[in-house]
Amino acid sequence: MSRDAIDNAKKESVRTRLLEAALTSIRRKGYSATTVDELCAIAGVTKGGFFHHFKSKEALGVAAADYWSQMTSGLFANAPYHEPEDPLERVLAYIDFRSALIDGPIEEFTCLVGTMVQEAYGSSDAIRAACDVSISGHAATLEADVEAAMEKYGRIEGVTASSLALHTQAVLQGGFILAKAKGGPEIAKESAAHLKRYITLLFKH
Amino acid sequence: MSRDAIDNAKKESVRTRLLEAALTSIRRKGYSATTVDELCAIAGVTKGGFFHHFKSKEALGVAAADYWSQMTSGLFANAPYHEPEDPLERVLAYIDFRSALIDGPIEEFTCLVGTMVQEAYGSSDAIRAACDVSISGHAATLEADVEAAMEKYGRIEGVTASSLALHTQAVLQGGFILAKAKGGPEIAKESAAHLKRYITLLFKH
DNA sequence: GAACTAAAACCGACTAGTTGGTATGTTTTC
DNA sequence: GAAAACATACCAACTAGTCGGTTTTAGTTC
Repeated sequence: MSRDAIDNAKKESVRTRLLEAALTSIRRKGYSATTVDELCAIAGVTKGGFFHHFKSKEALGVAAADYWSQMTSGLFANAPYHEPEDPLERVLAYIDFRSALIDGPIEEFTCLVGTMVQEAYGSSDAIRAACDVSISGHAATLEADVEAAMEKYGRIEGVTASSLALHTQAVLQGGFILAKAKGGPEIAKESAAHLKRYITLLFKH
Repeated sequence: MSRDAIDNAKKESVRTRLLEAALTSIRRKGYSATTVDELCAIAGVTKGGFFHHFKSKEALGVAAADYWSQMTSGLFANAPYHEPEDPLERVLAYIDFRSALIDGPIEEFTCLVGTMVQEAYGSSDAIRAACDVSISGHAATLEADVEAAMEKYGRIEGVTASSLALHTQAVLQGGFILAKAKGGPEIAKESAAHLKRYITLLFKH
């Protein structure tokens, strides 16, 4: 067994294991209810190990948001919704893609940063900012397609590409909340369908 | 000074004071980060008083959701958006009304139950259910107007009054999350504007 | 390539303060 | 006078964070 193979098998570094544990736990119970001890237990590390990698729980929160951004941006960059030639089609395909992801247990399709910012916006500006970067950064990747669609199909009064891109994120985030309240993904998918219908109607003018 | 006057002045009952404190604190810091001690301090009660009224912190969470439902249903029942004769106008006026409420400090316009269910859905089914009742119950008050509008202007394929009413809540809740991330109400208002545009377009067919 | 070294990674016991909750009062109200 | 409404004192468990120590790792020298 080569060195690299050992590294890959065993050494998904402690830091990464802690971040993965954070994603799971925060998505399930929120940031405040997630304890450092618990993350250590899940990751199989001790307190010393934790605070070697993160200077505080807040720092972990920020790192988790960054890690989340990294993971999701990879997922979306490689997703097939970029294929259509037509920019409007790409935007609609994006929504379909997001809708397809909404399935299974709630903690597996909901958004880490949406969950975290809800609790932390007032207590930690560092976490709030990291969550904002994650959400707004992702919205920005969609904005180009929206802009191109508006260029091609005509602009709508009072609608900017930026605001529409952010609106998609609002609808998705809101869908997650309703899904949590109702205990299932259906309602979030329906909201995504409304969003798709909105954008379709918007450009059919 | 009459008995009632004394009651009103001094005795906004301990229970109510605790619930008010819960609304404030949970909206600002979330459910988990809100401590019983803190609520006691704000309400000017001791621990004994708290646990006399609520058998646990979880019970307070449920009671807070119920109290929130009561407060908001009063607010909306007396709101002026019911005035228009036309049901579609009423729905649009509802959105305008909601949009007008989105202003000032974030913790003053965001939704208690949306915040709370985000953290508690996995840990407390009682809280989750209470939040669901609050959100779905409020959506139901809008559903009648949506239904009437569909009756009047024609139904849209794949759109039910119930799903559209819930979608409005999703958009608003999502707007709150983005507002928290960005640190201001603007984005939530913009999302509400998109929602209004959607419903307008939807019925113009 | 064995021996040495220094830093980074990690451990585990500890602490000071906080947590939700309780048991036993005392006061107020009807 | 008894029940409801509070207060007081307390607790065991848990909280984030610290600190001195041990192990791993990577680079350097001989």
